[in-house]
Amino acid sequence: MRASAMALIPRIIAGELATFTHPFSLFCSNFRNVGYEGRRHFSSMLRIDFSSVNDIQFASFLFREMIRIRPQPSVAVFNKLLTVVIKMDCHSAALSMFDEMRASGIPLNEYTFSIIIHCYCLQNRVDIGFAILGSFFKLGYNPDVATFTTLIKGLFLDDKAVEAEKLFKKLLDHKICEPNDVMIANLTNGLCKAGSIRTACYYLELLAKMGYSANVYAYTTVIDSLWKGGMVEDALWLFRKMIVRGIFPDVITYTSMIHGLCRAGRWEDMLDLLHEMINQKLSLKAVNFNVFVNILCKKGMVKEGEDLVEIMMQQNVNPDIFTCFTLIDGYCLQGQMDRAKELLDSLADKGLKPDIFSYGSLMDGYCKGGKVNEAWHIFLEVHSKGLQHTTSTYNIMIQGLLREGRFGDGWKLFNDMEAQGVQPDLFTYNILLDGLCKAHQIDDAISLVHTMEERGVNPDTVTYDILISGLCNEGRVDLARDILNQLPSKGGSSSCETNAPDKSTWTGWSKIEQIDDESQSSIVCTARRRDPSGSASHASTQRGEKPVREWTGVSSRRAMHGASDALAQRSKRTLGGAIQEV
DNA sequence: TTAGGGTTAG
Repeated sequence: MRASAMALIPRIIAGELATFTHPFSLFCSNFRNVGYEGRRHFSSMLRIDFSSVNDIQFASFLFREMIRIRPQPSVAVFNKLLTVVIKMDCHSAALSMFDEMRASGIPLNEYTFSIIIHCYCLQNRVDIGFAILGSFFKLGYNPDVATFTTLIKGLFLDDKAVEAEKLFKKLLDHKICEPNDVMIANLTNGLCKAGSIRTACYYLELLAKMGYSANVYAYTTVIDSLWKGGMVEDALWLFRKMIVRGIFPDVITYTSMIHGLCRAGRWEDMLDLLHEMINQKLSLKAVNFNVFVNILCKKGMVKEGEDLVEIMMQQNVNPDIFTCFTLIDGYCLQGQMDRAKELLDSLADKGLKPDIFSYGSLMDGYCKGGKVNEAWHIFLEVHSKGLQHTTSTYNIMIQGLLREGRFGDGWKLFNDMEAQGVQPDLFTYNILLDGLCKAHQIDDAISLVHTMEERGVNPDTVTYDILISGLCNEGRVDLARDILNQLPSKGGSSSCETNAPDKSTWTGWSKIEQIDDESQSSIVCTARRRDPSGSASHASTQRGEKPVREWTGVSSRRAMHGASDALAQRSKRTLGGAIQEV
């Protein structure tokens, strides 16, 4: 049965190739019950092309059949299959197929060579790509804009941005080929990714003046890179410029630009552009709004976040679980626990299933507000909701208990966590370490650091911050100093991978070396990293926007607006001048 | 060939 069905395939392929003018379209009605390893079933009406071939075994099977059948499919069909195989990231398989095609005497064309150049570029072997380009000329083919685009892309992929730009310039200067929008988009994308945002802008302007039109992809890439590089004003300038040039922003361009304005704290501009996007009647989803709601809530502007949710609902865009999570977290950050709980409880009415992140956020809100029993109640509720606890939810709850001085309960929960097979992470150990230090169990704290190392969890700056402060508080200054002295060697050792702070990252270091033993304690305790964003791994910390819960008595709002102002100031050093010079 | 999402540690 299988053998006879398989025998049908060549006839189908050959027959359909003869019937259809489009060589890449195979009408495979008889693929039904072909029984390819019992896994392939095609609807009788299914019109497939190679893009629906998504596993390498089937692709290889088709390739072998194409090699075997007579009349043989055209090279265009082989090219199409090669492209599909490369898209599956099976580069070696594609190169083997190419070898077999050559060995079988299939007449290759320039597209085959371009596809293979592309394949080598994806393997970071742009050098071989150029070698093939040599054969290209020998065979009398003229590489087209697509081939050169592939090579430019290959150079960028291989971190050869300078060479990529040189090649582009050569093509332009010597009029070897006319750049099209795809080539320009690849050039600007590569330049931006390599950090040469100004150069990307330069080419956008130059090419526009030369009459070469860039597309929305190119403009969006540069706009996105500009604001992410702190140049929001330039991003806005380019955004307006593209419209003047008749290239209209799509939903991606709008969301990127609005995001930039949001990050820069330019709320009025952000709202203007948001309304402009809405008026464009683009197809918007919750995700297109969520990012802005998230930023507003994180900045403590929950009311504005709510307004934004209102706007999205007016557009018939329903909030999703992430929208709700964002608001819940925003309420928690402000200590509005009743509102947070109310929203969480109303999710089902909105047709949304609460997730573990929302519960985690709520628990944390309760813990930080000193309502550990409420948090514990939520913690217990999680299982009944069909959700599983994660390392993070355990961490939140353990920290809540330890901070209340409920050390026994905290450790009991840690044991439960391990018993449940939930892996402790760096957060867990730092929380436990802090608990031990606060409980004056400093020797246990030292042991815990060894334990975590043994378990493959590398201590970080937070770990040492806690431990050294703990030691100083207990009067164990010598040991604190010893540990601090060991940090540089740890950080630089390849055998011990750790992101521990090194000497230069501690502002307290030079002072510690100068002071006498009696006064060390207080000074060592003030040692902090010089650059708080330098080695932080948390995304919001990296942006210097880590929110501070209201009840800590520290307002982060002012600091954050300060950061926005700084960003705005930076953006005033505009690129406009450079752009207009072209 | 363009963007965008999550809770926790000092």
